[in-house]
Amino acid sequence: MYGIGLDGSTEIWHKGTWMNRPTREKAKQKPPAKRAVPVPKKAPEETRSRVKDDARTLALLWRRQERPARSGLTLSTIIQTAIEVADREGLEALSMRRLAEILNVGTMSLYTHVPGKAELVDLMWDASLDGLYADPDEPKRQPGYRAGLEFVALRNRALFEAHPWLLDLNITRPVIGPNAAAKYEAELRVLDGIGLTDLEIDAVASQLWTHVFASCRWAEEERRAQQESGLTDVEWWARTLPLLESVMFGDFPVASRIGPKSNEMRLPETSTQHHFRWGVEVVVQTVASLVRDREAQR
Amino acid sequence: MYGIGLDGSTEIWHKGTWMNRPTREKAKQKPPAKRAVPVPKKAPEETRSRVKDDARTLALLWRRQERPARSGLTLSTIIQTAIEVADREGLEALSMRRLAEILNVGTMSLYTHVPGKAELVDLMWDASLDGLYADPDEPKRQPGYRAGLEFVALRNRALFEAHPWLLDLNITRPVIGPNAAAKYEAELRVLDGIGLTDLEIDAVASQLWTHVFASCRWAEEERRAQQESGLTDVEWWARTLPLLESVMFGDFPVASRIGPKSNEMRLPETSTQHHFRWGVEVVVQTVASLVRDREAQR
DNA sequence: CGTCGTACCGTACATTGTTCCGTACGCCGT
DNA sequence: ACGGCGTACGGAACAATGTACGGTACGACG
Repeated sequence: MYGIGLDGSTEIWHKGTWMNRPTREKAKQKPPAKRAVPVPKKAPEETRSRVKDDARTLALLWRRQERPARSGLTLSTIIQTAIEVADREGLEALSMRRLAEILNVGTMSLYTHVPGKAELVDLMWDASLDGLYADPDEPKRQPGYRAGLEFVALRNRALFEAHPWLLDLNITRPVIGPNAAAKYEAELRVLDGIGLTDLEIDAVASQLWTHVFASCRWAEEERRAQQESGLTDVEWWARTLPLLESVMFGDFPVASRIGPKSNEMRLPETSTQHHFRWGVEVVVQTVASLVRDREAQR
Repeated sequence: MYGIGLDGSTEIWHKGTWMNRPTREKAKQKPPAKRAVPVPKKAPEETRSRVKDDARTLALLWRRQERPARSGLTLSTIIQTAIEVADREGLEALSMRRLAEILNVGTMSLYTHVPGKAELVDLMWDASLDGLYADPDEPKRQPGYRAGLEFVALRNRALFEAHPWLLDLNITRPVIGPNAAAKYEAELRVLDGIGLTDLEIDAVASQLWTHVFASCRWAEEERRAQQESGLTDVEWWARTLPLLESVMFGDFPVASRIGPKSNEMRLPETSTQHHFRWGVEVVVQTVASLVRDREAQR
């Protein structure tokens, strides 16, 4: 079953080999072998979208170690390179062809190592979490759950800033890899043993995640819009508002009072920074009130 | 400038015309006109991704009324049909070709009415909000801000249940259309005048939105996974857990205690229902505590 | 030194959004 | 009634995508 439980061989690959491989430019100029018989067309009904194979992905996620294959390809290097591309140019710039080109490999060679693009992204998600926390107790070591939660929030924000493409992922029920598991464990431990029920722990953790995700996504959206239009948020509103008013019918008194105001600069914090801190504070307060209730009950 | 401020003509189109149009089946069999000269290839550098034109979209969003064009096409019918397809088969099943086919029109005819697919989706977003609230005061009419916020949350959830594709949208800074503006206004009014600052109103409203979105997205993800695999969440875990344990290394005591438990059924509520109510409650409590603080200050 | 598994990868294909441009419909002025 | 013209329509082509198929050749092992 998909090679779960790899043999765990400790053999070390002899370094240097793949660096001597000829560049793929030449291989491309090789005269192509003609196909003798034209391939019959497949009924389009059969081309239904491939379904992700969680079991296979699971095996790849928890792979123990690997030895480069003929071309020097490694699942890890594929994933790392993919992450680099996504970091640099965004998720939509990451195509299998482009990735293969960078790795100096034929496009279809990737498919020997990865079932498909969707699975590759799953693997990228888990890989991007590598080293998020030094150990599963790092957040818990902060003085008190408030500091712990703030620590978690900040680390997650840093994660999104390092890998903005994560915000395009809509991570909800991901396949669980080693790093995701470690992250989850570390973040739950902050809340463990302070008087919350298990269900409450889960709810608080997921709420914190949701908030940080939304907040960072908002910030990233703003960053992209700014880069695209060359306008800051405030400038954009200044330009759009007259346009909007010229076209709008109906009255929106409250919205037009609050909308622009919420987008003004709140020195020394920007709007997004404020939003981030506000949500974290709400989570902290929620926990505080839960803890208080428990203590009063005793 | 893009026809902002339409003339507002009241002329009514003579009904019946477009219904007599021949079906496009025939038109397709018409012998194609050969292109005289082969089109020279364009440099791929020039094929940069089209950037959304907000001003144009704004004009389309706030269009006042419209008269069907030659083929009977109307921006509104395009949008409505697109929404129907997305409701029925999901956003990824919605392609310009498919949409045109359903509308019995050539694919490119759509581009006379809509700048591109991205803008169409923007228009769909706003159109889907039509009638979300009977009027901008409907939420505020509920007895108290708690009931008001719960009302808003439930309406938003109903929205996502009617149009699950909205959950794939990652709506952050959308172009503001009439229905989105009305929604925003109605939801802000619930919080207006109960003692919160404008910044707090905005923060609370956006937090409620974020939560409902995340919660509904979670539920939808689960629904899709279930439909795809034929397994309920509980069954999926029952099948995956042994697989996971067989492959996992390292210890995750807290996660393995809480993870599966959070996914067990909490009768009579399902896990997602519980999560939804929990987050709404947090928002309500936050507002309550803010209001209390204000009253104590006075 | 053969042989066989498998990594590699060229080719092809379906499908996507969109550009380009020719066509023809139908409103408006004469 | 008619002619002109703006504009809605839409066919063909294109670049780009993920990936199915199947041929090739590398290299480990007998």
